[in-house]
Amino acid sequence: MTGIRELAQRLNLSIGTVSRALNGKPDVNEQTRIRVLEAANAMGYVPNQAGRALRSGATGVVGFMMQTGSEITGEGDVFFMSVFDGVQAVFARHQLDLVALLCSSEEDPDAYMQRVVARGFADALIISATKRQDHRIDYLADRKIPFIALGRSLTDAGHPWLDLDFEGMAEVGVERLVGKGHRRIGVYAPLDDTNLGYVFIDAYRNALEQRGIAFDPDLVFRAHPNERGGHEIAHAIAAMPPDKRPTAFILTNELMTLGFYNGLNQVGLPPGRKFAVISRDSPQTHFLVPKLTSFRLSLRDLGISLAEALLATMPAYAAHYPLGVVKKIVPLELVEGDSDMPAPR
Amino acid sequence: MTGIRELAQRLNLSIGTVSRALNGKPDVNEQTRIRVLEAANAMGYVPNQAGRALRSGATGVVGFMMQTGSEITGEGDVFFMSVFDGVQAVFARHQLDLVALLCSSEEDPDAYMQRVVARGFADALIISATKRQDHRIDYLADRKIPFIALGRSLTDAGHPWLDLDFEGMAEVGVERLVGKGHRRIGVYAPLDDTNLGYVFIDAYRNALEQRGIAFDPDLVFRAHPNERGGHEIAHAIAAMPPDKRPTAFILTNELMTLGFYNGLNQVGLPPGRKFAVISRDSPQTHFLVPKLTSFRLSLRDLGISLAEALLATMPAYAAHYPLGVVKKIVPLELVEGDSDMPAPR
DNA sequence: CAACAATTCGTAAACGTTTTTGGAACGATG
DNA sequence: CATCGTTCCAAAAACGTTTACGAATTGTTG
Repeated sequence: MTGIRELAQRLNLSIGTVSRALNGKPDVNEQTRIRVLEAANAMGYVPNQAGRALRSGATGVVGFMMQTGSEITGEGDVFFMSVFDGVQAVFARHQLDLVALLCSSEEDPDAYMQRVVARGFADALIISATKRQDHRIDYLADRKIPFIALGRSLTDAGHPWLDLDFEGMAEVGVERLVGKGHRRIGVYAPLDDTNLGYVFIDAYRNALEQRGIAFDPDLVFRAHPNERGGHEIAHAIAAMPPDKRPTAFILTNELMTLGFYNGLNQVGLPPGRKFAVISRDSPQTHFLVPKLTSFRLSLRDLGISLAEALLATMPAYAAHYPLGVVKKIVPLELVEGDSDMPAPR
Repeated sequence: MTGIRELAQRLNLSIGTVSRALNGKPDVNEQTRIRVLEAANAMGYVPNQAGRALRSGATGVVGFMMQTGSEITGEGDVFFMSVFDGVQAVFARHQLDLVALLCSSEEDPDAYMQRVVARGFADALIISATKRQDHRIDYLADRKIPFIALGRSLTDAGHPWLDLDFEGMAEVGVERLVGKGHRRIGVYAPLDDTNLGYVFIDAYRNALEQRGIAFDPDLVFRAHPNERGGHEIAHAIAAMPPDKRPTAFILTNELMTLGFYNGLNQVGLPPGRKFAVISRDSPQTHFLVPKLTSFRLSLRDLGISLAEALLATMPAYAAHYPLGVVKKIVPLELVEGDSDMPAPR
């Protein structure tokens, strides 16, 4: 709560002068302007959004209007738009609004988050794609900003989080594929240090070793989590010597599946016939042939849980959601398809 | 600018009482509460966001943090996230922030827009997926809210807009396919009254007739603009009697392409071999085999143009962007691939 | 009927900032 | 020396709302 008042006091200036200095108004000595700017920078002062908006009538924000839950319109990311829709279903009960705070690729995400917090943009935040060590968590927890993470992290601030059951996907996937005779099972891992990679790979390794199969790092394929990434993995597999190749693959990302199917067909390893595939379910994978064996969950329900868990940690709403600090792994349901045929003998 | 003051005056009440009535505080007569609620409703009063936030310390907003321009992370819609990144590149020069205002599928989009405008969420708005008749345009223009539309509309309020060159895609696509001997060229159209459908179909029809080919409504395929939609069209084509089928197809949506390729392969009409395809370019179509003949444009540049055109209509920024009211069709570049082979004889 | 509680409402302060107004200090000009 | 113009800054008003407080009215109790 370091306001302009405090800043002015420390500089022995009036708040008016400080404001004008900050806003580049002409009638302020260049000397003092520099003093003000430095002090503001030093104590991390960021003008309060509400005060500024109220007085000046401008918010400094431009909104791009989108519709959530619109998997049929092709507008927006299917995964997030579905989650958003669930979140909003809960928020609507409390006249809360959800907005997507868009961090430019040119701005440092941490700096962006600090700005968002300092400006008082929102009452609470939802973060996703948590890293193994995630300073966003510490930052928000330190400042007592209510937030929830979509994704686990080693960074533990006693904060609420939800995550998909990557252990379950690894365990069930391996169990199922090993049961069908596969011994060389490839998996995907992200290129950066997103935590789900570690969680999933650990569980995968564990599931293998429990069944007496040695972990082979060459069967962990790193790529971007999108269609192109899936396609690249298929080609990477084809580039391996046949006896080194996996005979099956577990993906945890639904976007990759489309590219993966495509790539497998290209390289002569058609899914379900010469190569076994298990992946995440999504409306956009339903048309795949052969039918994808996949892990399904309701993204909308995930959004609902996310919102409720967040509200449970916000004093103003906690009474309605006596959940405590939610740390929950959301299970997925295996949907049997025809993409994971038995291993060739 | 209908404030709580005005409302109180009309009701012969103090603003304090009105505020308490509106916020469901206990110490207000149920009679008067109803009176207040009705009057507020009647004159469309919505509390000012800045005033409320300043006093109460709560914004009523929860932010979901996302990164734009991150086509590599798989987070967010590729199309919009790329556009957003361009928009922000411009906004950053003016300390403007971009947020995505997410309208729930349960809320009426028009009502949502009114709330957003009345609450004073943003200084300006960007709308997309414009309808043939789009009351959002009239609404915003009437209230003198600065905005820009991504997409044309018959509704003309002298407002700025940008749109892709659908006429060009139709014209160049038809020209190219007809030149290769195709006479039955299928096209996609949206299911709702999104304006791009009309623009594109009109141009397509025009291009055909200029070349002495009759327009056949059976060659216009309606579907959702996503992977699944593309897949469905492929199957719809296969379900037609062979002599009624198109031999080529022009898509304007990049998402559909993936499903369309997939579907064509399934139904024995492999693209580039038995069926010609031209579509929009996207990072996620680059791996398609055979290489897609496609229309390319820089989405980031589109975002930059969008932002500049918007700022040109905002008094506070117009000086930097002497563009007037921009109404611009953004051209696309044809990238030759191998997906549009000549027609079979 | 006095005294007290409950209900309902008006008054005014407060939130943090920007912006307007005016004044002090200073130098230049007549 | 008086006048004026400039430059810099302090003081205070204003933005629209919420909320603490107190006052007025009504109902209730002894």
